[in-house]
Amino acid sequence: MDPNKSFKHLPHKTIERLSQYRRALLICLNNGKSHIFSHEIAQIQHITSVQVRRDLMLIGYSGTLRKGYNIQELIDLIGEIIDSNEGINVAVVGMGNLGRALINYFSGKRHKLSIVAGFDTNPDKIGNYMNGVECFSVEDMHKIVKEKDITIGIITVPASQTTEICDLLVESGIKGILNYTPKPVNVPDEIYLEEYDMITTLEKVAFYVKLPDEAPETKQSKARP
Amino acid sequence: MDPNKSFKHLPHKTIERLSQYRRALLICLNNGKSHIFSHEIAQIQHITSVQVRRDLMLIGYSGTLRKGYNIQELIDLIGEIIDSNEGINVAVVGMGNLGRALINYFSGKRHKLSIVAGFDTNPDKIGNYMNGVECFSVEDMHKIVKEKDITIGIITVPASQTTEICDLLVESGIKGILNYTPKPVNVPDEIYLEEYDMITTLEKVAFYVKLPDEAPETKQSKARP
DNA sequence: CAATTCCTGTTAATAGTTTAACAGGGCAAA
DNA sequence: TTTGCCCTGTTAAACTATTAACAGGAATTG
Ligand SMILES: NC(=O)c1ccc[n+]([C@@H]2O[C@H](COP(=O)([O-])OP(=O)(O)OC[C@H]3O[C@@H](n4cnc5c(N)ncnc54)[C@H](O)[C@@H]3O)[C@@H](O)[C@H]2O)c1
Ligand SMILES: NC(=O)c1ccc[n+]([C@@H]2O[C@H](COP(=O)([O-])OP(=O)(O)OC[C@H]3O[C@@H](n4cnc5c(N)ncnc54)[C@H](O)[C@@H]3O)[C@@H](O)[C@H]2O)c1
Repeated sequence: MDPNKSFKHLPHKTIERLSQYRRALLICLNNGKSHIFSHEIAQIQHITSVQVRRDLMLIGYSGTLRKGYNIQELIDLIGEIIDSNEGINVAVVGMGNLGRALINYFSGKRHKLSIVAGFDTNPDKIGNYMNGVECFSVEDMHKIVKEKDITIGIITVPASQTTEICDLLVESGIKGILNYTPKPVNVPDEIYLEEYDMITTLEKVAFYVKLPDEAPETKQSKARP
Repeated sequence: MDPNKSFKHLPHKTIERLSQYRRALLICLNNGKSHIFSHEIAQIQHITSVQVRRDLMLIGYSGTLRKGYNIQELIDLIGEIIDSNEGINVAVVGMGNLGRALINYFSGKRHKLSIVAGFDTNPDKIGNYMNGVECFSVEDMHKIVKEKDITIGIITVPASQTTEICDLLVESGIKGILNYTPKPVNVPDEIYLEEYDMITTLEKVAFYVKLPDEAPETKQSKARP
């Protein structure tokens, strides 16, 4: 990769799509495909082929005319852009249903991202392993975060505990937080924060479902020629 | 509400934020507040107060000068816009960790949206109740969807089963689908589809965490004056 | 009762993102 | 070889979303 090339200024949305492209490409690779056309990627992601080509243009990847893109090469390039060289260690705080679902989901995936610790306050959970991930006491967070070089924390505790846990993560020296509880949090500027609440998504689906004719084109319908 | 007023053309993002505003407003109401300023809402949501006022302008709600917005009124108005009159029934397919997390999360919430059924193939789960939600066999999906007037399906089965389950939901007459598995699906145009994959979000966080100085302003940092 | 402050509501400008349009090249069939 | 087709890569235009700028009104202060 051209070392002068910087990917700092890629659009937010492109970053998200690159991650999705890779996910789809890995599946295609497993199915024995070696090349793929922009319109094939587009169909999988419910977007237009123009958008795919534009994204790939932005990251400077060229395909072969009439043959498409080399899947392996593209996977590698996306990796160079969005993965960190050293790998990033992640912790899940709150080993309940959602926390376990996330750990389950992650285990066995390659990825430069690994969940390397869980935290909980429930004594019955502390010390247990879940898919190879040990559960520690939140009291040891400081120590474990340092020891295991954890840079991202995922919050899946009950909403009432969210603020406290978020502050604890920040104090422990975490760099990014992904908050899955419905309670919004505040973090210092230098910490990257994403919040996701399923109810928002579901209410959005409900809104468009109840507007029978006027529903906006979905990504999928727009993607059709 | 002015019956001539249509909310069909509200921006996508505004719809999402309205849902989030309501969530925050309900918490404030519980804390005994009766009025709230745009900048207070903004701070909770990590956006600017201008954006809040603009969204409220779009839905035609006016606050009181120097006093802010009446929380109860605003909650009610948002409800009129994004909730459906009759209430919407939702089913979760795949009663594993994630499915259970969702059902747990929903139970006890008011809302015009209710999860009224779960589906699974595991005989040990069929017939059980989870937070008051019965688990049915996927074989009965057609029947149950009709009986319970279910219009939205949430997919939380193993990725290998996603396509099959999605098709089954479509055949059963569902109107909207929320797919939480990492396998993208295809649905007919008239069905509203949202897909969410945690890994995309996490990889995005990782991308910005690893860019130490150049990280784009987060919503939160932008929101600061 | 001015002047000040603090808030809302709106329009105009900017920024971000997607889509349209098209140039160009290779392969295939005629 | 020529024609037609199907793909990529890029620039320009359109669209969507956010932010800046400001007009104006009520409470507050001197
Ligand atoms: N974003 C979403 O889509 C979504 C979906 C479902 C649930 N949720 C939210 O995720 C959270 C967890 O849901 P769940 O179903 O896994 O709940 P759960 O009760 O199964 O799990 C919560 C876990 O957190 C632990 N815990 C409690 N206090 C703690 C603390 N101070 N520090 C560390 N651990 C603590 C508990 O021991 C438990 O193991 C809830 O806030 C819920 O609202 C979000
Ligand atoms: N989007 C996210 O953020 C996210 C996070 C975690 C997990 N996931 C995904 O969600 C899915 C479920 O994860 P999980 O941890 O709950 O898994 P799980 O194995 O705990 O649960 C899967 C459930 O689906 C049932 N099932 C299997 N085949 C079925 C079928 N054909 N019809 C109906 N039910 C069937 C199983 O009996 C089981 O109860 C997986 O695809 C996983 O990758 C997504």
